[in-house]
Amino acid sequence: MQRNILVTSALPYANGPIHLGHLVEYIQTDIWVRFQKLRGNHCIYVCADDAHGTPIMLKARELGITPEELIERMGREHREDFAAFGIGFDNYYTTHSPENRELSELIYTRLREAGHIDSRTIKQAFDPEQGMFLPDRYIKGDCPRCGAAGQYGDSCEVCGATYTPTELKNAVSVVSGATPEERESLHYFFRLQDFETMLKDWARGGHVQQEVANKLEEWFTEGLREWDISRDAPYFGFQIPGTEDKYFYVWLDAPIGYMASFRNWCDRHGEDFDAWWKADSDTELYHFIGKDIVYFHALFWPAMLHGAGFRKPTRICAHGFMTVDGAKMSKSRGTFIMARTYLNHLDPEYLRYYMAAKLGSHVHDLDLNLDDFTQRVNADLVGKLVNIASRSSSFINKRFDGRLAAELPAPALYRDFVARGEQIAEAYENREFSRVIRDIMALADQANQYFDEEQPWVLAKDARTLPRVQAVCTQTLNLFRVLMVYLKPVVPKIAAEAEAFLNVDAQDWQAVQTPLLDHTINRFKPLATRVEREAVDAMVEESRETLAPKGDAPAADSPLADHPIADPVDVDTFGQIDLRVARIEDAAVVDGADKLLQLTLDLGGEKRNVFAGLRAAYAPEDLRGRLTVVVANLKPRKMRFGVSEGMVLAAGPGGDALYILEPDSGAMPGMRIR
RNA sequence: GGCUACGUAGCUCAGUUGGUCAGAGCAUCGCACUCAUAAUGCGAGGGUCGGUGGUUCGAGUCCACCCGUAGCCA
Repeated sequence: MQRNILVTSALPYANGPIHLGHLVEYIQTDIWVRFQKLRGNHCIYVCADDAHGTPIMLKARELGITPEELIERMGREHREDFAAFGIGFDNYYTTHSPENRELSELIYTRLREAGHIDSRTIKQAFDPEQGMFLPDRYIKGDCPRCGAAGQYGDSCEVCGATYTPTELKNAVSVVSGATPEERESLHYFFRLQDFETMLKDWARGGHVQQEVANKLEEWFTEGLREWDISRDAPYFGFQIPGTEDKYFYVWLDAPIGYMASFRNWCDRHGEDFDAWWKADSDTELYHFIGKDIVYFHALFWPAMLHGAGFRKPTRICAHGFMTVDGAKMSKSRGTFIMARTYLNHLDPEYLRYYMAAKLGSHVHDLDLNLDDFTQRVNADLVGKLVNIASRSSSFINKRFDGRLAAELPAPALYRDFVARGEQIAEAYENREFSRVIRDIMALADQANQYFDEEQPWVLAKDARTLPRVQAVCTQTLNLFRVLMVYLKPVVPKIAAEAEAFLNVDAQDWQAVQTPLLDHTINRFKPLATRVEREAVDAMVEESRETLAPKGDAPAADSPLADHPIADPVDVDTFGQIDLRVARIEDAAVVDGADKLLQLTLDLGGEKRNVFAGLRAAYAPEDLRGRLTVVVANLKPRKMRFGVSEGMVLAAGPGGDALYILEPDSGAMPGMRIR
């Protein structure tokens, strides 16, 4: 039976570009959506730019344009980035839309009429110069508890204290620098506590992951409180009906933006919006979100929907954040990588594959390990998978004019591959993508094993066994075809190229039931090329450059420009490196190596053989007899010319611009340097 | 500070309800092969499953505490 599934990803905020952290969510969602479509379900994927709020208003002001111009510009960039990564939205809209205004007013009005909206006067910080109320994050001052300077209006990053902005000492407005005043203002509140019973039932009903449910229980225990949903003018957003100068808080109309984007799609495709959103709808609604916005999606959102007479989400799928090389993304390390920067250096399908290989259904963070990324993509995608087609198609193309045999020599093996599809589909459905990848790669291993056992390259040497070659390669290419169908949600572009190579129409999940026989394929072109580590490094380098702080950037000709000071290490870490004074007893050129010199070092009794890349900078006779500094406990490294048992320290960019270190007179070979 | 997760081979990760669960891939080393984008196949080494106690006939698997990491605290 065909399922009707509406899927959303969280709305990216329209004040900055998409980065790799965002993409964890969109790639994850897109894979799931593509899988559902491949299985024949009626699945619609919508999203939008989150366009309202104080930051948008201020950013537009800073750029000297209107908020509308800003969100138009950002929206266009976001669409381009998402498209480049193959994110197949059915509709990508904006929360600043007539549909969203209408739905926000409708939901608000229904909630108010049902008695779920309160209003009362609150005190809030006000910027007299700008004539605006200030969100907590727009006030800075000294922490009232520990006195740390430059802390935000809600909490101290130094001592962890939480407080109200009025408690802050020496407070200033971040917008104007003026001293904030305290003023009163009428605010509107959504009575979340009215929905406690409903929310508890819902949260315990399997609509969220276990760890999210735990978190919700904690919040239930603390007690649900009303939620301030209004903001004062000036504010970029929707005016609250029945008020003169009050606006909906951006977080009220943001999730409604899911509905609005879908409404916009329905209107253009003749779909019945109400059938999907009425309280007793039998369609499914999936929200993919980051773990930081669980509160909004698992409490406010179902409560708002319920209170306004709409259906609630089928499932909230929360995911963790992305780290790079085990640490939070960092601008100084060059690991705060924008989508655009990634695209300048690497194929987006690789990131899709890598993320899929590490994504599960839990809320865990996902680490982008750059070495692992390079190796994984090369080993799995290129070495294992694409290689299956490459090695088998060469025979079919050269010997059989691209023609596949009329039957499979190992039908049982093929049936086995098809049968494994159900297990893979189940993993996809449960969003266990890492399991999907593991299973597919295990099958890829089997395909390579089959090919190796059959040894078609041997059979091809004898005319009598030549037909067997065609049969074996037909079998192998059919196994490859099955794998590409299974992998299609993850790497749609490679899958499409594989379909072109196999000379078939777009395959759905069912297509694998029938093998491809007595059929002519096209000439094989590389479907994926290896990742060069240099490209990864260049991407990191570009991320570092574009985001280096402008004010204290080192002069362009300073070595710091190319190699910024590394992250701090503690003294213990430094202590692990054993630096010693060494005498260069002998130095010699190495045959066959144009960069290396072979040095014989005396470390005060112990002799070391070291290869150093100094040939362009020093002649051997310049070095003999001199003292220098060597890393004495570096693990010996086997090189083509012998084993290198240490590293001589030198400064400079390389080539002939290298300068070895030399201790002051008095130092003796073997002395420890610290 | 409170809470929620996580901490398993060099790296990235699997390990359902406690009993062949000490695993996979990559990396490393050896052998084979040469059809293939130096890709593939076979084999080997490598972990006291963060630490310390406890429950149990038996614990990565349950409990307590500690250490470390990430996040949330509306």
